[in-house]
Amino acid sequence: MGVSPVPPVNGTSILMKLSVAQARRPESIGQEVTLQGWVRTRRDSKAGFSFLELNDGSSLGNIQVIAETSLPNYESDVKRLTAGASVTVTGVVRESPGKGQATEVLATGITLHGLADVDTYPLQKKRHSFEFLRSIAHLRPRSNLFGAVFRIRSRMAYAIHRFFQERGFVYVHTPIITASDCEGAGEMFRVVTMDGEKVRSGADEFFGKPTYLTVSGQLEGETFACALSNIYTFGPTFRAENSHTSRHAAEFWMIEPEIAFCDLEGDMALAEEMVKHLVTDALESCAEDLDFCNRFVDKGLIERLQFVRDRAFERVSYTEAVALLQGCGQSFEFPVEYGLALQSEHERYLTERHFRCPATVYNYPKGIKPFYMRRNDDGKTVAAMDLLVPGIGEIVGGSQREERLEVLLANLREQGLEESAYEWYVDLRRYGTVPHAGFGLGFERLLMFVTGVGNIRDVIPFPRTPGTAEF
RNA sequence: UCCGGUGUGGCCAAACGGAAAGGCGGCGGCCUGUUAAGCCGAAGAUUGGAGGUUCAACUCCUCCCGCCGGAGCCA
Repeated sequence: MGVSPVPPVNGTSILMKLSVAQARRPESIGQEVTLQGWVRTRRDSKAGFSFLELNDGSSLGNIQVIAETSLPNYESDVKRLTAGASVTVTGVVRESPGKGQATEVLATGITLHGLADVDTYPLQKKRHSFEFLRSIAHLRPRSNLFGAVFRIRSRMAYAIHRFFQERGFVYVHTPIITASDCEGAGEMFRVVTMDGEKVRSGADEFFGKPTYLTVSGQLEGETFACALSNIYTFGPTFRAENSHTSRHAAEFWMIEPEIAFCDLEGDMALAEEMVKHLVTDALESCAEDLDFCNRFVDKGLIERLQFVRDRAFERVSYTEAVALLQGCGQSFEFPVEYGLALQSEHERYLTERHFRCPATVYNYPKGIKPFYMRRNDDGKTVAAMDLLVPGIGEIVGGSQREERLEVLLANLREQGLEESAYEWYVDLRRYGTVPHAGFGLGFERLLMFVTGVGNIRDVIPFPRTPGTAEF
């Protein structure tokens, strides 16, 4: 909670600059300060002053500023302040005689930086719909909800790094442009160069061969795990899938840890520990923002997060899950049968109705999983796992990787994949192979789970979805 | 890509085919250590676009566009 190193933009003052969050704390009472931010509302009192609510994004709560009519620019500037206007306020933090806030600032000076025309500024002093705010994505972080969501997003990113760094994981930057089509994990975006309006491809390829935006850093991540032992990636991922749902975006962020000398058991334990860690951190570090989400987005949010923090996650094998779904008496649109993938409705039943808590499903039939997953001794299943959470569905997908050279090569052939394209990947099995495992966590899905926000477009600053790449 | 829904003043939202409610915001006034303040008042809409049916279309039909939800796929 240090002092900002940036001097306040105010030629008349060298006073200590505080964030609004700092100024709201009782410890700040008595300090002469400078505050800078955007006005949320102004209320005029006939008692000779106006109330300003100032917010700078440092917290959900605003600081109440008392602007007396005796200020030299009261009529010229203060009276024109409306929602969205930017100001520098100098003054003294004091105990607030009113209800609703511990502190307030009695202004000794207010500098107006920019007005926001009430006829055109779209944010009003009222609730707005998600859809409308999405259409003004450049201004929506100024709203209470999106301020809260993006503070939580920042904190969760930090918590993820901390979680791994504290456990000795090395952060690896895997390529965003890649030539490997990663076993067809969804449609990919091609990367091409332009010669004027003409796309250069084929023999003219910049990289000498077709390239794509990454759909996963996993294969590259494995190479680093087989050298630095425990690694993780955290970066953008791209899918050109033409899907219109609340859970899909064309550009999203993914966390992919990879652990050497680890089996599926250890992989599941790490995934569960991480989810718990993040939820716990959110409850501790983002209490005010979560409380807001709990009141305006999802009434059961905090209770659910506390539940996730405090209770053990369930685990079932795919085989058990199928039996459980077949015997539950519930009718599903899609069939439940050994060998078929679990549908969204099945996953939701398991986590929302049956277990009523996060659940990990493991050991899936090999036929529905990619070539790199480790074949189990039963010959039928692979060491794969999905961590399901209520309301979202799959939030983590992972597996133990096939470390046996001959089995991996057989898998490649079985799935009709070009062996030569995976030479470097196969090399890991040729030279000092080790059992290893990892998983992918969708960052936005985690944020949806933590904030209760129901649409992925509302937890990413500028969402990219089919047909939309505004801002 | 498929299925379903939806598009009404700045925002939200009513209107069985028969004169386009209401709320919020903004504006003006009153009141007020207020706090999404309270009270009063006035203003603001050729109902997404193009056709069509009808004496009459927000309402029914066709096409287009946007948005939302779901499915598939996945994170």
